[in-house]
Amino acid sequence: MDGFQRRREQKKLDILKAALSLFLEYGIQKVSISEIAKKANVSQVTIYNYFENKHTLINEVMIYFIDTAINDFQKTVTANISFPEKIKTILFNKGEIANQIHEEFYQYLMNEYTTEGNYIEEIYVKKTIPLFTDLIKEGKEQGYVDPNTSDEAIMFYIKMLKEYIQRDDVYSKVLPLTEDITKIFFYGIMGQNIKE
Amino acid sequence: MDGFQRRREQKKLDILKAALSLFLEYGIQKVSISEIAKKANVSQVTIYNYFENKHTLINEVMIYFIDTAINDFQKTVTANISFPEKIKTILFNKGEIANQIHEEFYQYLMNEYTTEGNYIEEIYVKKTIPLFTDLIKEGKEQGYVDPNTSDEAIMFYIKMLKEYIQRDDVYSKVLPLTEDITKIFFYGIMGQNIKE
Amino acid sequence: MDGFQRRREQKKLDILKAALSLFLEYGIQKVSISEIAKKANVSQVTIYNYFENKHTLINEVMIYFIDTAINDFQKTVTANISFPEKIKTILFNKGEIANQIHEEFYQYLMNEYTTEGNYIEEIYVKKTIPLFTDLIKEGKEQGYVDPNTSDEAIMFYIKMLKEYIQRDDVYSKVLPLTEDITKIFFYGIMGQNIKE
Amino acid sequence: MDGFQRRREQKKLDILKAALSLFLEYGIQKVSISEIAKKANVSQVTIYNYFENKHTLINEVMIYFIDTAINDFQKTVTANISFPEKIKTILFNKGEIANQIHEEFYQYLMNEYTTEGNYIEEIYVKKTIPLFTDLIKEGKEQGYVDPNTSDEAIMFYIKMLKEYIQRDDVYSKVLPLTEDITKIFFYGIMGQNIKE
DNA sequence: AATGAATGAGGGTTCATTCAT
DNA sequence: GATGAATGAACCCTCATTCAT
Repeated sequence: MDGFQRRREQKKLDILKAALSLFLEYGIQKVSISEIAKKANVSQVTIYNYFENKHTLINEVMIYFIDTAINDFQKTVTANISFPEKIKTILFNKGEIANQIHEEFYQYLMNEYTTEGNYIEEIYVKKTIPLFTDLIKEGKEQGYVDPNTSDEAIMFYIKMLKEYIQRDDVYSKVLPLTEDITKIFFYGIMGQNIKE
Repeated sequence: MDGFQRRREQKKLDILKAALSLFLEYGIQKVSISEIAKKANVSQVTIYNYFENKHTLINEVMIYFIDTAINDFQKTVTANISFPEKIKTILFNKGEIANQIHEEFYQYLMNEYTTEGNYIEEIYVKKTIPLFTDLIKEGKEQGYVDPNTSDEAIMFYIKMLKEYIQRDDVYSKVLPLTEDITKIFFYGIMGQNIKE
Repeated sequence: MDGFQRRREQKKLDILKAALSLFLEYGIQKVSISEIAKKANVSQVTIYNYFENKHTLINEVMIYFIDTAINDFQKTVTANISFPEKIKTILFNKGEIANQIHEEFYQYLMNEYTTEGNYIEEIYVKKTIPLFTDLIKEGKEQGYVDPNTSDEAIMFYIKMLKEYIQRDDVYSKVLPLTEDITKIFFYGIMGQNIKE
Repeated sequence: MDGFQRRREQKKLDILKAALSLFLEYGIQKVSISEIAKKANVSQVTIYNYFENKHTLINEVMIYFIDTAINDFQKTVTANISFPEKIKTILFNKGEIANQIHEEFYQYLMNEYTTEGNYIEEIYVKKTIPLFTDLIKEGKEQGYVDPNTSDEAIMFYIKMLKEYIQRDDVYSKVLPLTEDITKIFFYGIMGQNIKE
């Protein structure tokens, strides 16, 4: 890639980052092209030189976001720490980007892209499912996960907890409950006392 | 309340219902005053006669929605069914209004709610916390809930599951997992097998 | 029609007239909604309250124009004057509206509306063809038109001459040639000399 | 002209051709500099290196077009065919370039032409008037044209017919009427019957 | 009290043109 | 001389809100 190309890519990245940060904070509909332009220090038209229209821009922001988020996730899954520590990290550690997701952004991501046959669906299935599968396999092997429970249900649980906990309006309220929530995740609301 | 008053209240209710139904389906930003007016069979100005501006209208819609949702919840909590059945109902039965909440609506609700010191938080705390407390107490008394786990954590768990499951993009995918998810909720990911 | 309706119709007419006059002078594409609004002394949005979008506005302007132009034409055809005088009037007298048609306007009219099955095509066929037929019949009966020549060809000739002569860039140049052109129309380029 | 000059001229011609073909198809206002650049395989800025601005470009395209069209016309006028055949060819044969002129292009051409004192009018007067004069002279000498009718009127008639017939929306409808129209052109609407 | 009419502000988008390399 | 990148101005259109009746 020559200098021209590199500078072009850099500017495109600037716009993507500006857009993402605004989307995450205010949602998508509330953010105007003009605001993104201002934040990225370019003119509105420059944005249109890089992205066909707002929809395309949103799309590429999504992809950029997903890629980064998956990277975060992968690091945790392959880290050299115990299974419960991985779970805690996934649930309670905010990734660099994944923190402060504006709900509308999240919703857009999900709604627009559960439509099958697009890059986001594709990359998500291709990359996260295997990571989850590995993680759960590890959990089952080490006796942390009931082998009779389907992987799907476990995945659903982890994803739900992760997303919910990391919501802006939830995170702070949940931190004091970290231990209890982890306990419920592993032992259920009945707890271990019923064993004896 | 005289006839005038009653008719006035009825019209206000019409507007609220129209607005709510549109908000739930399309989100808040996408719904214009003009559309609400059309659906409620009144002029736009009439809406302004009853509500100061769009923000006020949204707020009152929220309150109306919360009231209705809490009623649904109360019915379930005080119903004459077993504790696990109550939990399943809460988690998987869509309430009459609470089904198909457009995410943006939900997010708006939460944002308003988290801003402390407003009616929505007030009413929520006043009315749902006691219901949750009763429910959890019942669960603990009947041995379904570990007495060592804090009520807050249990509440968090129930709310999270309820909200997440009833999301439009989640509900259908989760239905086949009903049993597994309920199992995890009660016994955790470790399951009962570890007891023996 | 009550007062409200009447005022509404009047304002709509104001907008139509403003738009028409601008379209005729500058063409359609060059005229912005904002300019029409200024000329009609209303805000841009008011125009949108009366017409769905620019396309619809153009459409209604066309219809308004056609209606008026056909009225002009009908008056001439049914007037109490001789056949040659009718022809001269049609060819050289500018109707109140039909003068100074900007070519782009005319082209739009024709291109957009030779698409069959719309109001303009419909009204045109329904109203002008009979008028033309009457006119030509009169000409044939009075010996001014060769009965062996098809009505279509005569119609084509009259329309062509009328449209061409009344073009802005042509009219003034053609006026001094009125007699010659009329002569050619009746006797052809060979003239009467061939008779002897 | 050295190699540099020649290549420069070639590139300029490429741009002119690209612009002309787009103008003829879509009209002038609808065609953007960017589209012309794409079609001519040059950058937008290159166009500005050759032509001051869009207006200048349009003007030079006009001149290029006029030149070509006049060449076509000259070929017909000096061809070795009879006078009536020349007339028919002029009226009904579409020249290579002159066919399918987008009306807006034509109108622009005329507007520019009528604005006195510009190259387009100059070239037109200088080159076509003599050709027309020759043609009409030939017609008069051979008895096809009434010598008492002014050349101006004849010219007007021919130009009108040519332009009108070759309009996109007219041409196909007129073809079946070729004989009748030619007849009217030569003998007028009264036809030959008046001779007897 | 209720409404039809009207609007200022702003949004996405396009285009002719200029800047910088 | 040629180009990719950048932009100010303008356009069509929508919306929450106010005016006038």
